[in-house]
Amino acid sequence: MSVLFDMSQYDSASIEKHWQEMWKTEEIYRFDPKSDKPVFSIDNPPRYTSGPLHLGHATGYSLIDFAARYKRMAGHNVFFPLCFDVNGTPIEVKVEKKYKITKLDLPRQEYRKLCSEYANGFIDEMTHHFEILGESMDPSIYYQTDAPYYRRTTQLSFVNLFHRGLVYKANFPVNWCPRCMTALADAEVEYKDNVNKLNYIKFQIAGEDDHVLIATTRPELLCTCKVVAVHPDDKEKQHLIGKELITPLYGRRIKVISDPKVDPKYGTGNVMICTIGDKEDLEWVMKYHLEMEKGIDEQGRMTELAGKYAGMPVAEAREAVINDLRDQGILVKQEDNPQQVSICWRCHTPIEFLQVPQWFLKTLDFKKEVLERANEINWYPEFMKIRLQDWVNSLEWDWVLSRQRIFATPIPIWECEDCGEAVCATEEQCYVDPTLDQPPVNKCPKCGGKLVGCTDVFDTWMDSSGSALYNTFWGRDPKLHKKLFPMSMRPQSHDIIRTWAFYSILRSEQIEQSRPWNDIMVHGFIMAPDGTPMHSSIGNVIDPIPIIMNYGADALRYYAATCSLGIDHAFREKDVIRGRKLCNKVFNIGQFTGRFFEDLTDKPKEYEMLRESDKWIISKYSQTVENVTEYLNVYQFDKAMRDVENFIWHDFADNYIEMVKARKDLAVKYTLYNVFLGAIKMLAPFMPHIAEDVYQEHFFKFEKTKSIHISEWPKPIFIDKDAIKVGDILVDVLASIRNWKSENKMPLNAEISRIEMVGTDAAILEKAKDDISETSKAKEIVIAPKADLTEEIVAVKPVHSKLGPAFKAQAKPIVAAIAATSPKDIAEQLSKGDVTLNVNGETISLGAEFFELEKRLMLDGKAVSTIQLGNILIVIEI
RNA sequence: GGGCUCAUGGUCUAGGGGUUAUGACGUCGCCCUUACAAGGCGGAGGUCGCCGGUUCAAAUCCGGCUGGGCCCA
Repeated sequence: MSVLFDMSQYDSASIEKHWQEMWKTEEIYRFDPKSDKPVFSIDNPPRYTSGPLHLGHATGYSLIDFAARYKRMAGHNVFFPLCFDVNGTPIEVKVEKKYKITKLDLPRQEYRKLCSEYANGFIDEMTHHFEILGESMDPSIYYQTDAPYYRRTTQLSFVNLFHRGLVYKANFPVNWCPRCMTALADAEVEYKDNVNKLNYIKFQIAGEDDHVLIATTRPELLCTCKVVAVHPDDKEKQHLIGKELITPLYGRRIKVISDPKVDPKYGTGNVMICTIGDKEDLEWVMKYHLEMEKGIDEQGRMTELAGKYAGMPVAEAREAVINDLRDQGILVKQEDNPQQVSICWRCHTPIEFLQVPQWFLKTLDFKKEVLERANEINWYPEFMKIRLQDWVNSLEWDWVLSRQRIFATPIPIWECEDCGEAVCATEEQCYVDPTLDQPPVNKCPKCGGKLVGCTDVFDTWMDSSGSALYNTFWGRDPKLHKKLFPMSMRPQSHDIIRTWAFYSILRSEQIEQSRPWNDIMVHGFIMAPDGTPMHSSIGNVIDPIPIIMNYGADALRYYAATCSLGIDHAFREKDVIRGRKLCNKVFNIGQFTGRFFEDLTDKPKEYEMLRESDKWIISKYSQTVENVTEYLNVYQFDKAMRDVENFIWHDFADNYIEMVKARKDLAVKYTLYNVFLGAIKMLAPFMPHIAEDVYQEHFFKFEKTKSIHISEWPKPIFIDKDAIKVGDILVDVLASIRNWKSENKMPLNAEISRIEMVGTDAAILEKAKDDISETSKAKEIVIAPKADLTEEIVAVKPVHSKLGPAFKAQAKPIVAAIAATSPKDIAEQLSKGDVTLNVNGETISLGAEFFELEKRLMLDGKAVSTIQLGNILIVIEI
């Protein structure tokens, strides 16, 4: 098969590129801040600049683009920014790996520059990827999160929160590498299997001559032991709850509490909670408001709290503690304990959980407000709101805003060396870098001490969660902000509900006492074809670029459209293939219908002499427009796409076009023009390239609008219920004649001398006689409401949906009784009245409504073939 | 471990109390028909994950189990 050059084939590669260039030069997607049209604004996820596009991005951004393109056509002034997220740890890690450095190796500014250069190096390519995907993002409202103009918004909102007393400083643990002397993000922590010792230690019960056994892997943390917990259902330990224990070596009195998080099977079922050893400790510390004590310092040595062990490195201290416990007879036994140790990704040193001063934003005080705002937002799908609610309700501590990192927005604060007083930047100063710039006052306003710039930066969610503020010109243009805020819609994936969605709602509440957006649309993940997650370490990552090259962006977007919101989807190449086929189909429908418009000088005017078949397809089309519009309004792209595809491929191409091939009249031109134009408009948000191509080729000369993507969204023309009824039967009649020809090994265009349609329902086909004769090539069409027919009942079926409600529990035996009676018998009874049945010794009388009769109409004495179609008998005379 | 969620022909999916369970891909058969063989027509292929419950009636509602996915600062 030659595919080198074929006019009947849609060539995605060259055609897509052509229209992408046109869209760009004509600025089709431009947001107009001065327009009076209703705004539809999208809080687009800024693409993270750490590497190439992957399939999940391609799908996610396609879903957003469907909404953007639909709303643009539906008359909105669409705000859909091209944007990038250039911040944070992953970039720092990549830069450190690339240059084989650590952030301590060079000055902050140089380190920042390397990160910035690295991340910005991807932006051109990423922008290009968006273009070849057919994304309709607007570069005139471009932003990237590392730019001073963006960071200014983050800092401005912080200044606001600071002055309102919502920001405070307190100790909080971080992952700390004692060798690199640096805080680590969770992403920088690696794990390694290890076997250490679980030590069983006696704790004296206060005031009793008894003890309890506690199993711990970290005996050196005894100095910060705050409480011991048991499981509330652990019967043997009930008597301990509320009592006090004495810690060995340190002689401190601590309480025994009960907590359902305790695993009663691990060790002794008694857990020693220290401040702090690991993440589990942290949860308990926060839940029970335990005072945090620092047992280990930045160098990984024990602090003064450890008494005689102070100054020892952790491992050494552990040995010493164990030896002392053993000498005193407090250590009962030791056993091997396999566990995972957290280690530094860079030097593989075991990390410590270390308390350092951090900046907090008050969050717990806003739980109620956040939940109320969440209720004001429309969630698609609805159940995603539950995840947010569960998260908010489970919050135990405020948001830790600060990070001990470099490549992020600086916290605009200076602190007094002597008294610790914090001086916040003024609004006018922002954007400001306190490690470079001067504070707003020369010395500490409290004690006159020296002010030093804060070296901490913000958690990147502090930047990200301000996107709705930034996008709506908050702090820059109050008039525009009023017009644009809250935004129309936030699109995102389900993994970041508790981060991006939550923090965004929190920020809008705190700054604007408002929800950030009206709608939130949450999509799932794209999995490998086998349904497992894609990971570069497994090697099952699929690169979308070759898929676009092979099948076209529209084909990939078609796949994206099949991915319903909210749930994860395995990648299905066959859906991409189906998408490519649909492109080809639409292209060829264009080739065909275009012939009907060749001699037109203007678009076909409304025409009254429509045939039933024309009214049928127009009605079907109008129904499709209604349904698709409704689906798109609630972001149900999969359902909308399915309806568009079914309409174009089956109703329009397979059925209507097959019917009109012989016609040249004005009615068919009017119908083809309007229905097909509307159909490709409905296709345009999903498959923008093929839709544009067909539009430009066949409609532009009449429509004049320079792109289909800024043309008007179609409206229903009319829905004629009678025409639908006739048309549906007509389609069935034609299909059965087609099948009959096929079964009889006749070519489809073989002529038939006479077709007679007999039966009570046949009369409505009177209006469709021409369509039947033209399509089936029959010379004569006869419609006979009554003919010399005999009617035979071949089967009787009970109508369950009527029997059930009427007879309840009796329905089952009745159905059995019907099955046991011959169809002929039932038919005979029905012809006289009700049917009487014996059901378990009881006589039951049933009306005709409880039966569905399958009849066969017979025409005697004719050498013809017959097709039974419902109540219509089609008699074919060759 | 907790919350949310998913499980439907070989593969992937739609449907969310009541006709014969939707469609795609694959597969088998037939067909060059005034666009499209990357097309059309037809067939085969399913105990709707498992076990209970509610109901006259469950793929659909409820509970449990098994197995996936995301999140748990």
